[in-house]
Amino acid sequence: MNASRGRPTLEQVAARAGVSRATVSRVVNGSTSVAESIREAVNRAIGDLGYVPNLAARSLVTQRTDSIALVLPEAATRVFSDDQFFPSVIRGVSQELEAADKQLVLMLAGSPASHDRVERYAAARHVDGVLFASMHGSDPLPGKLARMGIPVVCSGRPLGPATVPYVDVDHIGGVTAAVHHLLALGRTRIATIAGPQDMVAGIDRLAGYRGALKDSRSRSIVAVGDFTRESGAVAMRQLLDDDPALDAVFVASDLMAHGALGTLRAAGRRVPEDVAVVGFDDIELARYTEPPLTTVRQPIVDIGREMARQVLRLAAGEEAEPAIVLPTELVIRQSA
Amino acid sequence: MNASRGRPTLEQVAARAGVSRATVSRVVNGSTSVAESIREAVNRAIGDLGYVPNLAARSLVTQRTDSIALVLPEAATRVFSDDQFFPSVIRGVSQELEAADKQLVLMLAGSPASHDRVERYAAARHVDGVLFASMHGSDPLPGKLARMGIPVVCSGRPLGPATVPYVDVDHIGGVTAAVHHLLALGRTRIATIAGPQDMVAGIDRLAGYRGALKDSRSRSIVAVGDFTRESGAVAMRQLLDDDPALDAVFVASDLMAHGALGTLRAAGRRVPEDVAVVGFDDIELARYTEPPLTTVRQPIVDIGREMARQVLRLAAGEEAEPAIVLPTELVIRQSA
DNA sequence: AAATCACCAGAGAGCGCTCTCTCATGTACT
DNA sequence: AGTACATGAGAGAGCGCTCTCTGGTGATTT
Repeated sequence: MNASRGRPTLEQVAARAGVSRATVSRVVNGSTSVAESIREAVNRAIGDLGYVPNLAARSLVTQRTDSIALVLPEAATRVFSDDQFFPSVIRGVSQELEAADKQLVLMLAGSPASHDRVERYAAARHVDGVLFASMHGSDPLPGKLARMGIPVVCSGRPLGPATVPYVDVDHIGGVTAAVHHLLALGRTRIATIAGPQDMVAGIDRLAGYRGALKDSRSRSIVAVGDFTRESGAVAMRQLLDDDPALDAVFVASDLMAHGALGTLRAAGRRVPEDVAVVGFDDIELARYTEPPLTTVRQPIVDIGREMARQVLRLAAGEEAEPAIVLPTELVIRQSA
Repeated sequence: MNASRGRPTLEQVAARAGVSRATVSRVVNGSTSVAESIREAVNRAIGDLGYVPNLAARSLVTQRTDSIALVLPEAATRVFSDDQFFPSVIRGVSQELEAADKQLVLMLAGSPASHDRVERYAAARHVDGVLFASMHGSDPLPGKLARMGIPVVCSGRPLGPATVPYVDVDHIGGVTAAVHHLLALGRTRIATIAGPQDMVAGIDRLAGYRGALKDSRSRSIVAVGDFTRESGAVAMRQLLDDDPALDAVFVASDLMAHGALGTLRAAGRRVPEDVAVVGFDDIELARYTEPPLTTVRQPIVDIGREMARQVLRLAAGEEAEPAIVLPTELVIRQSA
């Protein structure tokens, strides 16, 4: 570590190694056309001086920033609840980016003001790509940025025509497995607590429920929640009023299922004896509810990883898959 | 928006406005010594061209990056569990940084390799400051960076002498309130499930418990967990074996309390009739346990906000408070 | 032995911005 | 009327890096 003011520069390393700036640059960037002896001398000088490249200077000339923005809609119900969606996606993204030696710039876009901020920031190319997690499917921003030529990847299939690559899970498949499981258990009056119908996760899971029931004798009984516990509790109450004889319920999120479990208990129904319950998400809590929750697991960390991989590919000028759909899996515990 | 390749530069704005680059820079950076008419002309040109400053170029000369790193130890038990600590801190930090128009660079430092990465990144001044959340109190990295003159703020009082400013909550005060509440309820055999004793939160909460019991006739009964549900369940089992007659337990985290509640139920103890339970954290889940959990609320989002404020102050060359301790508050529900 | 070529290192021109100096203009004062 | 002084705008020098172009070397070819 040198004691002079400021970080050492390429120039200083070059001087110490007795070579030119360009050569040091080659070594730093791993160019092959540098003689072994010189490479060693340069590396020694780098070590002695504790040289670390100045990213701002590099960005200025390369037009790359080596960082990727992850945009989370702060307002979205799911993002800051304790269903772990948010931390899990971050973790997945972070793992992939770290492997590629890129930085993660996190932006919470709650207000319209911060929405603009994201747009300005990305449009000014301060990041090499943008990841949108769990936005409302109809948000125009991803498409807008993509049209400006900025690499963009979304989580969750967009509503309407998909203008940008996205990564999602197989909601329909998961729900179908859940409903079939309920059917196999001999349940005949299977209700559902659906998620908000302006989010793809809400829409698809309801569609999956309807589709799976279609080829059975069971009719559909639907209440809509917003993915929160509270709404699950309320919706369950309503379902019970609508059809006191229901014997199963597929709930579109574990948090809502947790709320529903409370309502069921309060109503004196035993789970799973009187009413079988299946959730969706397989959050940490699902193992610890009373009784432990049978649910559909979705690989959230993998969503993050795939998103990162895709955006990196785009940023490198390669093609990305227009859609990646990750598998879901029914996890059977005791509630059904 | 101009159609030429790349973003418009200061130069182009200057040409369009009929002034020099320097003047445009003055307008962009809000210097006062620009005549009103010229300022307007420049702003018009900026608008017409859709000019956005190139941050890399700016950083290169100002030596500022206008971004702050938030380092989270990926491995730490608490960070990725569903106790919401992690998202809440991020949210707080993000709010403050956004208000100051700074970027948030998130770094998960799980492995030793990524630990090094954080060091290199910060040492190279790629960020104006670093926030460490929930690190193990003895980690040398914060101190090391601080000694290099990099603005650093930690969450959680460091173990040993505090070498960097930190933000923490009043663990002792919260625990004291909790234990006094239990005492006021007439409980006489008050046990505790402590957190890991290599984390300040674990240490302080246990110390608080001991201190509060000291001036009562109740003796202390301790089991140690690691802040996870599982460990809470196990510790509760052990406590029950140690003293079958205990009538209350202060649990150092809500997640552990949740686990303990399960054990208590399995052991046939009623809560709060037989055993009163108080947790710590006031996570979302605490309202929904069976019964709802009496707990100590800590303002996690505010921790994030304060950390961000402090680091911004340091980065601006001002002094920061060496320690900020935020208040905690007993929230009485039904478990005690 | 001369010519060709591959290979590797250096020179130098910027990338887009800020900021210090310098200078021109207008205002106030003696 | 002449000098002093604000005030506001321009010129120009970098910030640290990459990358193209140029040139010098030694090995290979004819």
